[in-house]
Formats: sequence, C-alpha cells, structure tokens
Amino acid sequence: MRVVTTATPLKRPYAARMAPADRREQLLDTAQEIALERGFHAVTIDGVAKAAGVTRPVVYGLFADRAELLAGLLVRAESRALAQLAPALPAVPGPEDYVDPDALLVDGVTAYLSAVRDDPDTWRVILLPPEGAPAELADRLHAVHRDVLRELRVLVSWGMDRRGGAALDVDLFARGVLTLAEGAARLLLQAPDRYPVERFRAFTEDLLAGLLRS
Amino acid sequence: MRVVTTATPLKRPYAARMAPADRREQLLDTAQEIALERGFHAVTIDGVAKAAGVTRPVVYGLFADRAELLAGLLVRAESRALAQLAPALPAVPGPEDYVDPDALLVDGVTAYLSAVRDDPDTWRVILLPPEGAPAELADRLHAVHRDVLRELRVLVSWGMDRRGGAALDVDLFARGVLTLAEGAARLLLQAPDRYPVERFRAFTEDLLAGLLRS
DNA sequence: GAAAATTGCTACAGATCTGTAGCAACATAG
DNA sequence: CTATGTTGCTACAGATCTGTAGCAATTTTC
Repeated sequence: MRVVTTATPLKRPYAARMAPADRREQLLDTAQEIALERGFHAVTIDGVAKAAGVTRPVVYGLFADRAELLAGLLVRAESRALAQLAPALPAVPGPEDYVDPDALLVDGVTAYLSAVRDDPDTWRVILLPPEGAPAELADRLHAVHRDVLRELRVLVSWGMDRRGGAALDVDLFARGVLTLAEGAARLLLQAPDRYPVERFRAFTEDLLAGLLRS
Repeated sequence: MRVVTTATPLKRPYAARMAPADRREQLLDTAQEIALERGFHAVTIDGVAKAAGVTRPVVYGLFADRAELLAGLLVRAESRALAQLAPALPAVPGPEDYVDPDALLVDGVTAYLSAVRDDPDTWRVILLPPEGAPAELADRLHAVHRDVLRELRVLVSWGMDRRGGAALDVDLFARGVLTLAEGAARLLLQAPDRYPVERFRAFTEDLLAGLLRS
C-alpha cells in the first residue's frame, strides 16, 4: 500500500559538514516536516536524524532529547509568528481614543488570518493539537493562550463599554472570539481557496452589523 | 523525580477468568483511562494489558491490534453519546412548523452541554484531539463531523429564513456554531464549576437577543 | 603540508513495543 | 471426580527507539 520513501544507502556517505547553527536550523526544518506530515508524536530523534541524512549523535549534539527538539520547534514558530503579527495587529486604543470597536475587531481578525495565510507552516505548528508533545510543552502553549486571553478580555471589555448595549459575559465573549479565530485559521490552512481571508472578513462585518447598537 | 506506580508482582497470579464480552469491556475501560490521562498516543496493547493485570495475548484475543482497540473505544463512546443525545435534542421543525429559531438554538446547545456534563468521560474521548490515533480513526471522526455540519447547515438556513434580516454566510455560520459548542464543551469539561451549563445558556440567549431582527 | 580543532560515524547496551506458538490452569458437564 | 473446552500464561523473535563511548574523516591554522 505504501512505498518506502528513502532507500538509505548501506554505507552512509559522510554527510556534508555544517556549522552548528546551520545544522540546528536544518534539523528543525526536518522535524517540522515530519510533525506537519504525521503529527508531533511521530517526531523522534532517530527519525529526524535519518530524514536529515545524518546519524543520531549529530542530533544529540544539538538537542539533549526529544523534548528539547520539540521545544526548539515551537519556540522558533512562536517567534516567527510574533514577528509577523507585531507590525500587523492594530494598536490597542487608549481610553480616550475614538476608535470604532467593530472596525478594530475586523482589522484584528484580518491581520491574524493574513499572517496565517502568508506563513502557513509556521502556524500549522502552533495550531496543531499538541498531543504527543511532552506535557511541559503543552503547558507552554497553554500559557501563551492565557496571555492572549487576558489581553483579549481587556479589549472586549473596552469595546462593549464603547459600543453600549446589553452587557455580555466578557470572559465567554473573549474566549468565543479566540476560538472562532483559531477555527477560521484552521479552515484557512485546510482549504485556502474555499476559505480566503476576505470571506472571513466579510462574514465578521456582516455579523457585527447585525449586532444591536442600542 | 517520578515514583514507579505499580510494582508488578514477579509471578503473575493468574488473573480472574472472564467471559470475552466482559473482558472486552474491562479492556476498553482500561484503555479509556489511559487515553484520558495521557492521551491517545499513550494507548498501547502492552500498556493496556499491564494496567488491566493481564498479559498481552489476552488482549490480542479480543483486538487484532492497536487500531482495532482504539476503534472499539471510539465506537463505544459514539454510541453512548448518541444514546444520550437522541432523546434530548429538539426535533428539527418541518417547513410549516412555527418554532422560534433562537429558542431552538438555545435548547440545542443546552441539551448538548447537559449531555457532556452528565457523562464527561465519554465526551472527553470524543473531544480529545485525535493525534496519536491511526489516520483511519481520525477520518472516522471527520466523517461524523461532516454529517453534523450538513444537518447544521440545513437548520441554520431554515433559521435565517424564518428570522429574516440580512443574509449571512450559512456555511461559516454553521461551522461557527459547531466550533463554539465544542469549545464550550471543552471548557465545561475542564472546569465545570466555573463554567456551568446555565452560564452558556444565558450567554447564548443574551447574544441572540442582541442580533438584529429586521 | 602537518598539527589541532571540529564535525560526523560506528557500535554497543538497554528499554519498550509488537505478534505468535505452545503450554498450564481453571471450570463445567457428564 | 474425570474429560473436555475455555481462558490465561510463558517464552521467543523481531522492530524501533534512546543515549553514550570511542574512533574516523574533514577543515582550518600555522
């Protein structure tokens, strides 16, 4: 059913030498490829070494163990994601700024989804379910999640005041927005043609237009 | 750092005999316990056998391999979930029935979340990220997801007609509802005290009350 | 073009898991 | 209380993975 992908030569032909920093990047690339193809749980030191055309001790020279390798993968993805998002996200308005909360939300969602569209693999690493990753890593992701939620609650709270109308459960609303944004991102990663950023933008606008402004 | 949990007796004391059907249930229970504690990927034939106080051949007598064991786990959870939901979900109204779409949505969400609250472990199996499960199983879950989505789209479409007002992207709306419901379920599983069913019900009502009825 | 430093390899020891074959203990019918 | 079927066990063979020690190939430096 399944064709063997790499017929490893019996005599390993002494892999090209590489500076540690470069080798590290290459190994992370390899690990990422495996993680995106077969999930985090399929990432092993042995597998990465083989796929990179190198022996295990080389990998152990750069990563103490599997956990450190996966941590490296995540840290890299996070920093790339942040670098992309930081300049794109709309600034949080001060209490005296006159900004339309609806427009702010639409812009935020659009910026987020555009980032996902522009660097899908990085975001796949972040949005992949973290099963198979050591508990410590899952915790790390949860921590980020909590931080984002905290900021989002502040923003939502500000927006509701500004918008007026009936008071909604701020925590649930913030979580809902985050959940929907992540869901949209996953959809976009799955089928970017059927679910382009613009479609989500239009939907968000329509939805907000339908919300009472009392 | 970590204490060994079970000091397996060196001479296995001949496990109590059991009819195949009972043994099967017991093994599924054991597998479920492991899956819920450490994730699907941690479920192995060997691990289940040990945890059940039995040897591997006993497990192989009932399940051909890991995939079949996990499939059994999922099938059981699905049928339990369905048995719970079927009598609780509000009936889909015919085209001529006069039902309030908002009330229908609120009732549906409440029924779903109540089911999750009443049998959390079953739903944990279903809502756990399926990494570590064989691809075939993930596909099975996807199929269910698609079926639910199809029904939901019909319902949403009916509700929008009935409700009138601006037309929204039906597919995205249906997916959004499903995503939010699953997110709510996960939250409820995580912290049922902080996130009781009633809280989600109230939130849904408030949110719908804020949607324009033009 | 040798000496020194760097980078990669082979080889071993051990853990955990998969499946299967053949034997041992138990339960029930007669 | 023995015969027969059922249920569970031990033991093997093999795969994949973890780490580490010590050696070999390749650059770089002088």
